[in-house]
Amino acid sequence: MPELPEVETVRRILEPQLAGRTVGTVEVYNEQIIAHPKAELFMALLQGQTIQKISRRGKFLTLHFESGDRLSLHLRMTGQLLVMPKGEPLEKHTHLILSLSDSNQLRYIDVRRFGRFWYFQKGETDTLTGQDALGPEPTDPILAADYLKSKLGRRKKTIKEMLHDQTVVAGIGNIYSDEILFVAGIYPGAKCDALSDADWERLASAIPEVILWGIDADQMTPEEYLRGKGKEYRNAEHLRVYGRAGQPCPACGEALCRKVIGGRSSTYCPNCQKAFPAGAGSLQVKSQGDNQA
DNA sequence: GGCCGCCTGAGC
DNA sequence: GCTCAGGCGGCC
Repeated sequence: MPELPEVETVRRILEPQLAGRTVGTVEVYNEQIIAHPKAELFMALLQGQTIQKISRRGKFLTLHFESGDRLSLHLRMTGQLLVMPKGEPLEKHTHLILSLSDSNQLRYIDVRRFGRFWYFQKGETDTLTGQDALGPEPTDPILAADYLKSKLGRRKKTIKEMLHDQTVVAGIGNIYSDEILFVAGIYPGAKCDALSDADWERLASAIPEVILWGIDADQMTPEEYLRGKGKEYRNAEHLRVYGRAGQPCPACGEALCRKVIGGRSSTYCPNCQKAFPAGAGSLQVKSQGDNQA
């Protein structure tokens, strides 16, 4: 379900509810969500661990224990993480419950069961959030135009697809790639090797701007979070283009278009995000074999 | 590059 | 009944 801003919202809500608590019994109702190690060992290792803090890297959350062990997870499409009192009725599709020392429970609910948990013991290499697995955070100063250009400038894939590559930038998914490209004024189907220096500049500044804006717009109280069962976020109504095909562009009023790009539904403004911007004509010269008018 | 699998549910 | 969904890995 969530992208970086939503995962950060979950982290901020849960940290004060989890820090300092010790894990008691561990109940796994569906072993397929446990990616590492085997469910039996996973449960045994987890029991008795005291939670120090929760961090986020890209779309991954990590519970850090005082022992030095860590529990990392990814919510994928429909994962929900909730802290609630032991007596509350179980939501359908609850797959994991950790009882906490304050008589609350940390519950993992996931309709589609795409989400995954990994437990790493102290000293064990984290294969998920290491440097070769995840690129910089969107707010990392390294993410300037020259970084993007040197990393992507020769690629023939679309810029939208490359923004989804977690090794390039961590945390961007289908909503925020559309939002970022709208703010940057770049057509989502533009090939990376056709982007100009000015495009890379606007993209570099749009990435942190839009992500920070998303985190800010997501802010909510723990009560609101629980009421929305951890799946309703506040920013949806503020998104500029995502899910708004047919509606007027917030900048120019033209109807927003929807198109499948890189296999993902994409929404953009045909006027503000031109597929062939003026001045890019020389980039459209095709070799003879391509001309099949 | 595109397609499929993994899953269930919402909306049409 | 069909299509689609905010993710990601794998396959050809």
